[in-house]
Amino acid sequence: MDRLSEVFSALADPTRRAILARLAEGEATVNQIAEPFPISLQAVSKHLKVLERAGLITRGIQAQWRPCRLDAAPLRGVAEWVTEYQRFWEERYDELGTYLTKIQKEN
Amino acid sequence: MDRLSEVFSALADPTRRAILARLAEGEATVNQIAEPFPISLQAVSKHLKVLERAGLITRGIQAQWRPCRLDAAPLRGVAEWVTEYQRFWEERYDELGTYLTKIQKEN
DNA sequence: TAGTTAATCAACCCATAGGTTGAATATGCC
DNA sequence: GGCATATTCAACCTATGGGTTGATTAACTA
Repeated sequence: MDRLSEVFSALADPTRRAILARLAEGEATVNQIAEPFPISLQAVSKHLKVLERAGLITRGIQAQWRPCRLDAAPLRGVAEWVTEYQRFWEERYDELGTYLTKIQKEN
Repeated sequence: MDRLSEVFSALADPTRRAILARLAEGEATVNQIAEPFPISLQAVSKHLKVLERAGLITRGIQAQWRPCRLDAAPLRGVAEWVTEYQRFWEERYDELGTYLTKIQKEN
């Protein structure tokens, strides 16, 4: 699978996005990450593996802990991709703006 | 499934992203969209349904044709989400910048 | 009315995703 | 060495995704 697909796919799960949000506040171990979720530790471990494969997190080794860190680098690619379409959602506002200016002049 | 997940999920397929790129150049019918792809028309039809459910395209009715139009609105949500993490990939550059400035002063 | 074209529906196949439970592997602590 | 803790591995289950082929629906055309 290509990188962008892998990243989008990793982001398509709310649990994984929540994990990223958690890691945005700082490094955390698997148990710490898993704590707020109503799923098993193993399930969280799997999510972490998906995030790791997508390059969104990196993992260290400290004794029996595997501290996870956010790596936002792949999100740059997402930002670049989405920027290509920016004009399409702004256009709408431009059109609205044009329309409002037009009726303003007319009345 | 929440909207953001649905959108990310829809974007996680290269064929679907290619369809969006095609529609960025203008409206097209299902057959026109399907033409460049090495998969069946039905498969493309399914992809279009996924994109439609995610709100990324809208479809009209003109005789037996179903012209598809890009609707980039949901991508705003993606842009907003990813922007939250922007500082994390920029930080890295800041750190690099700081580092470069530092060694420059040192030598 | 019959035939062609556009698109969808339906049934099916296989691989993968997300979850489970239970066992295994390290590592630190007495 | 023996035990607790942190994490992963393995096997399994079920649902879904992306693809196929064949049949169906709807609209134009001769």
